[in-house]
Parts: sequence; C-alpha cells; structure tokens
Amino acid sequence: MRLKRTSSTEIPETAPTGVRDERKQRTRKALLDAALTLLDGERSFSSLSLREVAKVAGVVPAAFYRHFTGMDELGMSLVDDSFRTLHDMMRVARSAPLPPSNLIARSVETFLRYAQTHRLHFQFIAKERVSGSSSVRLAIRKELRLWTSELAADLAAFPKLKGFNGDDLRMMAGLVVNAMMGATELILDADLNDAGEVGRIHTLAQKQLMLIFLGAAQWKSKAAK
Amino acid sequence: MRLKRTSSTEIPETAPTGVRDERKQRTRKALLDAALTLLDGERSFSSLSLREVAKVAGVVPAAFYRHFTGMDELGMSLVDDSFRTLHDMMRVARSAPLPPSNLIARSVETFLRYAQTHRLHFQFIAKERVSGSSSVRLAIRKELRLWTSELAADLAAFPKLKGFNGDDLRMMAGLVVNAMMGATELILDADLNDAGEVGRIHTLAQKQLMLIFLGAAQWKSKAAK
DNA sequence: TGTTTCAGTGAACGTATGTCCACTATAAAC
DNA sequence: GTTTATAGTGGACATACGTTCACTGAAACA
Repeated sequence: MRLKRTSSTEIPETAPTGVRDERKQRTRKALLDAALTLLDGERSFSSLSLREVAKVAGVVPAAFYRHFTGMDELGMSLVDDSFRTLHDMMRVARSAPLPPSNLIARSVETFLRYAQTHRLHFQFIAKERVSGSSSVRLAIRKELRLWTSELAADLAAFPKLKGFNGDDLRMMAGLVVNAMMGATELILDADLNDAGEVGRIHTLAQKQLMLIFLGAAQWKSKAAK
Repeated sequence: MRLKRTSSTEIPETAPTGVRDERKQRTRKALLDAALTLLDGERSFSSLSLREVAKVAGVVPAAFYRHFTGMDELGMSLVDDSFRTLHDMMRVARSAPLPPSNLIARSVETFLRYAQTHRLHFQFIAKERVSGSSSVRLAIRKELRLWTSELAADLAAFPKLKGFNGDDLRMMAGLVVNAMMGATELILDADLNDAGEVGRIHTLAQKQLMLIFLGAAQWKSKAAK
C-alpha cells in the first residue's frame, strides 16, 4: 500500500518512491503531527476539528481528504503509529541483555524515559484509551490487550513465576500495565524540568512493581484449567 | 448554598424551599443529567456543546446561563456530584461490619456493583480524569489523590501492614486505586447482561487485589523517613 | 391588592464547522 | 513533447456553535 511504484520492467536506482509520493507522505505526516501537537495539553482528540488540523499542518481543509476520509481514519493512523513506537521500545528492551540485578528499577527507568521522549504518542494512547470515539478507543484497547499478553509471555520466563497459569500471568501483567500507565500519566503531566518530581514518580513506579513481584512470588495458582 | 429560604421569622411547614427554587433546582439537575447522558457511550465532555446539553435538558440555550457560566462550571459540578457518589459509597462501606474473611472479595464485589449502579458518575470520573479540560481534570486528580490518601489511612489499620510508613501506604493505595479504576473501565464497557463477562472482571480484580496484599505482607519499609 | 424578582423564551449576531466543487500546477507515463 | 493523473487550492454551501438581548409569565413579596 506504500511502495507500489515502478510499473513493469525497470528498477529505479535511487528514488524508489518518486518525488510525488514523497511529497504526499510528507503532508500526510504533517497532518498527523498537527493532530498530535494540538492534542498536547488540554485538548482531547474528539474535540479537534478537521479544519484546525489542516490549518496547523499548513494545508487547506479540502486537502485533508486526499489522505484520510475523516478525523476518525486519522485517529486510527495515530493508534498505529503510537503503538509502533511502543513496540519498538519493547523490541529494543528484549534484545538488550539487562542483568537480573535491579531489573525492575532499570525497566521502569527505561520505560518512563522512553515515554518522556515519545511524549505525544504516549499521551495519545493514555487519553484516547478511555475517552475517544468508539473505533479509536476499541483499537487502543485491543493493542493494549495484545501488549498485556506479550508481557505475560515475557513474565512466564521468570523462575519465580513457575506456578502461574496463563490467566494468572495475564492478571499479573494487567497489574503491571495499569501501574505503568498510571506512572506514565503522572510523568506526562509533570514538569519535565523538575528533576525531583520526575524522580519521585520513578521511585513510586519502581516500588509498585517490586510489590507486585513480591506478591507474585507468593502466589499459588489455584487450578491449571 | 441550598436551603436558604425562610427569610426571617416564620418556619413554613411543608415547603422549605419554595416552589420557585424547587423548579430551578429541577432544571439544573436536568442540565447535569443531560450532560451525563450525552457522555455515555462515545462522547467526551470536551466534545459536548452547550446547545446540545440544553436541548437534551429540554431548555433553550440561553437558559443554560441561569445555572452555569459555561460548560466548564457544569463540568466542575459533575466532578462534585460524582465524588459525592463515591464518598457515599466509602462511608457506607466503612460503617458496615464486613468480616475479615473474604474481605477483599466482598470489597471488590461492593465497589464494582456500586460502579455499575452509578455508571454515569463513574464513567465521567474515569474519562475526564485523563482527558478533560485543565480545571476539570485537575479537580478530578485532586479528589482521586484525596481518596488514595483516605484509602491509605484505612489500610494502616491492617495488622499485616504494620511495617509501612506513610509514603509506602500511599504507594500501595495507589496500586489498589489503579487496579480498581482499571476494573471499573472494563465494567463500564462490558455488556451488563453478560453475567459471564461481568463475573470474569470481578474475579480478575479480586485476584489482582489479593496479589497486591500478598506482596504487601512481604514488604519491608526501607526507612521511616 | 399591586409590585418586584427572575427562570425560561425566541430571535438575532458573528464565527467555525464538515463537505463539495471546479480549478491549477506539476510529476509521471506514454 | 504530449497526455494523463493527482496533491493541493480557493471559494461556496448549509449547518451548528457561543453569546447577547429584550421579552414574558408566574411565584415571591409587601
């Protein structure tokens, strides 16, 4: 759906997507960025108008329709992009060694720092998870459920969690996800220059995860089925 | 701020608030209810218009201003009402005996059932906590922080949690609040007639709280200060 | 009783919205 | 070099919005 140039025989050497497509993708990104920017601070996605998104993107309202059928479709694209950001983080995290010592503290650190760097995407997820239009909200919930399952699979590798069945792993993963989303919301609202506040949020999240893992170590699954 | 009738000497026997005030309070409530109703399902508060709230309330737009200076003030009233609902629940819960056996399961049961009954208020809190206008969002956060502190105070009474200092109690209470808010969001989205789904959410929340308490029983506060 | 107060009305305003259309300019295809 | 496809323009439209204002009718008051 993206690189369908080069109709038949020849393979272009340097510009696989043509000047035209490149320009198109650029204003498409401008529209997405405009929405994310407007979303920062007070606003919620459902309160954004097509016109103001177009204006911030530096484009006339009618041009919007060359890229999306409406705000809802743009919202779905933001869901895709935001979760790509999140999955990229997870992929990097999984490929890194990360010694067991201080594993929790380091993971929290990594996650929250990433959330700060990709503030707009994480803010979009946090906000629209609960408040957005049906399609956007459901898409986010689906992705979040998926992420929870992946996390559950990661948790299964821990020796201490041997007694857990699938349901209980997901239960625990949900607890972790909730705690991390809560910390993310705090971080997103925090004054980024206030190192003390940021540090306190990090410590809080670390303690919460430790408590969860402490509880998990004591947990006995009731039944395998 | 409510029953300031009966100007000087006489005490009216049957109508303490006059016919007029009663009517006024009725349309005020109609406006609040209209907003809550519109908020159910897709919409977010910031996407509601003054005009449609007035229309659903069965009143002309201009009449809105007899009760609120604008949508923001109405939003603040909704915050007040919603948290009054929540505090009422907590007051009832605290005054009830609730034997230690199955305490967690019973508490979860009570809470989620209450959330279902007062669905619109809980939905408002859950949504606008993260997405609303600055004033509304901050008011909700403040109330939620207060509620977390109250819960922390309640937790301090448990014998198993003797080793906890104030910060750690709030940390644990935050975990509990996050878990319960998460379960609330699931309940609010669930098909209320699907007993299986509702039951699964209850079980999930119960397990999560149990795991938190299990972890707490192992917790050792690092320092009192 | 006559007078005052005020919640709710109906119409008007200027502005912002979503959507459509004929158009222009230019890269791509022939 | 000519033709075709299309991203972006500019203007128009019907509709919805927040806010204002003079008004009405009935409850409250004296």
